[in-house]
Amino acid sequence: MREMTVPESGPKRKLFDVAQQLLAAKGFELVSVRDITQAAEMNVAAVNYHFGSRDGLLSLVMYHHIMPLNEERLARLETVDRKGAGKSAALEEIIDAWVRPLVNQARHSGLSEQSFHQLVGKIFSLQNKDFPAAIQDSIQQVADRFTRSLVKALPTVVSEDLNARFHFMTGGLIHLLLNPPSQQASTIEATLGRFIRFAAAGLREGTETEAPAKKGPQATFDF
Amino acid sequence: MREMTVPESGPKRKLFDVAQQLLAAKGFELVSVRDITQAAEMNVAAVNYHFGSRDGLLSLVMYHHIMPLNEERLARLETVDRKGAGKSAALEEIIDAWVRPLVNQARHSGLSEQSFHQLVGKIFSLQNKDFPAAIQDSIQQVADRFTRSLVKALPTVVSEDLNARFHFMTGGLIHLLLNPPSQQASTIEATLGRFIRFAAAGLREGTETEAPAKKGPQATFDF
DNA sequence: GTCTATAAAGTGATAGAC
DNA sequence: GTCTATCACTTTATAGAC
Repeated sequence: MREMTVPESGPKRKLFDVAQQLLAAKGFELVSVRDITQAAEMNVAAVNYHFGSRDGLLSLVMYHHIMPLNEERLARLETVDRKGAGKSAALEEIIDAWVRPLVNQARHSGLSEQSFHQLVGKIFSLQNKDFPAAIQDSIQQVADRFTRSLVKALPTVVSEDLNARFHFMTGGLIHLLLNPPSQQASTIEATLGRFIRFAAAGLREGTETEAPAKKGPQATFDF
Repeated sequence: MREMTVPESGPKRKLFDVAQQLLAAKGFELVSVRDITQAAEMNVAAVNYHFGSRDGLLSLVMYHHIMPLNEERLARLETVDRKGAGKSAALEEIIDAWVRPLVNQARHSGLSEQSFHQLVGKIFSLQNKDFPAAIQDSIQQVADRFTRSLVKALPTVVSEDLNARFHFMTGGLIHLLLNPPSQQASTIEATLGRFIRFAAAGLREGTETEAPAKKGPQATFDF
């Protein structure tokens, strides 16, 4: 495996930045080496010189965004779980730990929020999932970790249901990344709140009859 | 616009059938004219002779599956709405009218259920949504029609919330088509039921405190 | 209808000069 | 590090023979 970092500046960085933009806009299948080098006003051979191959550059772009995103997701979940102490964490807070890094990492990405979401959405919905095993593994690990917390938060939901519901939630989120509401129609924060409420209700389905949703403990959650 | 039908048999049909299979498996960006003609054991020029161009064939594949799907969705919604008479239709039945045609049309498609779902999922998540205006319009029309029924079924949910929730539901469904649970893990019918319950709970969120979900009327719904 | 041959453009990658 | 030139393919599409 090659270097998994990108310099802060210089020609390699420029290629990388231009590549991200194009990938976010057109998708991984539709961006050629020439598209990238032309947009960067650099030589055709530059991609192969700096990244070994087209695939090397594309993998690096994925790695660069997905790994920090996954780390923040795990870190936030850790915090939420610790706060819940013995009791299971509040469902809304688990979902928040799942979605908020998508907003937070956008700010650290150097890309516009729009572009970052497009890019991440395209990565997560890649058709032929032949991306690097390291990324695949990391994604799986995060999903497993969240599934475990959800099981604790929703002990009465049988695992087949819970897995399916987590799946539905994930799909809704990817679709949201790829097809965001127009910015003037809705703030990101409002959309996030709507998503969390929607997903929480879906995940919780069927558990409220015996113990109706208590407003008390959940009131500490700020939306 | 060209003919929007395909003969029951013959070389044109063979090309069409092979094309659907490849498109379902690899996606629209990654299937070439040569892929198709080679798999069909026909000449390279056959696609252009029978369908005018690669794009003509691809558009026809979309048209062939999306239009009947949309029609069945509208027809089922009509039935549900009529049954509801003056009252608004049951939420679960509206969602059922939205998702069940995906199972039903699979049987009429000539494709395996798997392939049909892959194909439709890929069509609905096409990156550069440059597909024919007729299809785009039809999809929009169906979405609008369902939105109207949902508004009637959930009068207390403000429209920004409802639109967002419908969006989330759509995303979850597309993701489900593209990433189906393994067939031995779960029957289609069970997955459908799970999806409907998840989506209904999400759409209904916040409406249950004053008027707790009545089991009576919903009990007529069969899952 | 079916085929060959070919056009015209695009693809990723690399050798080798500077 | 940067560039040109080029290789070896692949792409869609079409003209024209059969």
